[in-house]
Amino acid sequence: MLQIYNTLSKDKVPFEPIDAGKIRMYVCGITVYDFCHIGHARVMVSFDVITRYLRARGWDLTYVRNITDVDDKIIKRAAENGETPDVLTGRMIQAMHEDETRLSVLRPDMEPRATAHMDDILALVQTLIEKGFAYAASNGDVYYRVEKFEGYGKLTRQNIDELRSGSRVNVEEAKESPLDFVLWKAAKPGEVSWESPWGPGRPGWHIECSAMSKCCLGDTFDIHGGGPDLPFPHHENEIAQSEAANGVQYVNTWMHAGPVRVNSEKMSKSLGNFFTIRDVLEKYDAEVVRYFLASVHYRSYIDYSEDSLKEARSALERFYQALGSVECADAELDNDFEARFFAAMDDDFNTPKAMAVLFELVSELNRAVREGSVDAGKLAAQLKRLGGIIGLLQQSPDAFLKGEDRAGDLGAEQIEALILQRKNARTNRDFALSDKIRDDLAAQGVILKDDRSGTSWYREG
RNA sequence: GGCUGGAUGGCAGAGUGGUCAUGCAGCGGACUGCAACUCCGUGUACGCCGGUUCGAUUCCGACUCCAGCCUCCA
Repeated sequence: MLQIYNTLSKDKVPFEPIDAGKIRMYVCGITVYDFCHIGHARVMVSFDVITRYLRARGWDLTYVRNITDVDDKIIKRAAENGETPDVLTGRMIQAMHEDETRLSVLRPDMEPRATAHMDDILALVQTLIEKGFAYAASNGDVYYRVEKFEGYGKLTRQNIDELRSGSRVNVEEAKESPLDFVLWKAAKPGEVSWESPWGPGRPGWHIECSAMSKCCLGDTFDIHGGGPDLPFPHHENEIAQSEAANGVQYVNTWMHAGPVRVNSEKMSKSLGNFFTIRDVLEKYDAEVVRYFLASVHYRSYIDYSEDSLKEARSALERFYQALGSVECADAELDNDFEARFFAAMDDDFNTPKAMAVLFELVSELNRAVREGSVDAGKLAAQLKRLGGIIGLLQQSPDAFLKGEDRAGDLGAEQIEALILQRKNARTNRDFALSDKIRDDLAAQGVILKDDRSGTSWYREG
């Protein structure tokens, strides 16, 4: 039985889809005004693992993740760059897709863009006005009337009075209440805009998700996910919009990924201590980054540091050393690794626990190889198959361990030549020369390993 | 201040009312010419104080500290 932690109930609850066998999931995506950072990567990888697992478990999943391609930050950045918003967003969307591909993140089934759903957005705003949950203000904006919506704050347990007293000084006098948020924002001269019954403008941030999820998945769907900073106010506002407009419960299960910290500090735009995915991939193999992100439970905070990436690398080396020691041979095996792996994942996608099972499987595999057991190949196949469920271990061991020849590095051919020289030295029992060759290679990050079949090598992470 | 989490062995990180998480690092041994890989063995870990219990790291209560959201941010 799959159990998922629901932000709404603050509890792990057995998961039951609305339509038997089918799951509809919406995840808040990226505002595309800059390159994606490691925090984005965490959300992408977390929900990719979830996606892969739900499918491996036999559900028919529809995964929707939106792209916010109109917003203040986009307008500002585009102006700074001297380009139009759509040129900027087009470039960033492409970059995002490149990053995802490198991290083995599967593309969602649908990636709706706000600018392509203006009619849906306008219709939703209109409905909210008609139902009395929104009003066109004197400044041309349309606002949501927060205090009119009864369950406001139920996701994050906010109390309206607390919110009111805690709200910052309100500079927008056109609002009836400082808590009200914008649904439609009147355009300033020169800004990109769309026509509407309330004048030219653009959608507020929250309304697009209500409109696009309704369009793609319906009024009520199974899972809604996002990053750690989204429950309030974004998701709270989505609930207010959708439930007021549709008159039914919006989402059954709310899922939120945990935050990324950098060297034990909060990572944020304002602190400027964030790394883009491409920065990180300059230094580390993409699978190492993916492993790192999946090695901690998706709801916990995760600390990004050199050490944690190195440790991820070591762990993967262990997996690939084992996989490289025998040919995979897919066949039935009588062991409980798979059942335990699934049990761990069924427990709110507990990847660290699932990985512990994989490590036990590795030990079993290494023992089998050592003893020359016929099960070795089957265990290797099992390891690769289970790893694949979380999007890991799909490279060839050589590709991972040897890496690509990079400029400045010793090439594979040179390494092979030196290994041959060393072999001759060893045959002549010239261990001084033999060890010098090995040490020289090690100084360049190439580690040699002798076994019965000869000498192989891999690059140190 | 309000709302949420968290505090586990040298580090990372799961979990449980009473026998093992797991990985990295360390130590001892095997393998090796020596290493590497691998295998075997090895660690008085559960913030603090009370309570419940035959027994609590695990349940309950108080406390201390830390983090996230409440403002653009995944």
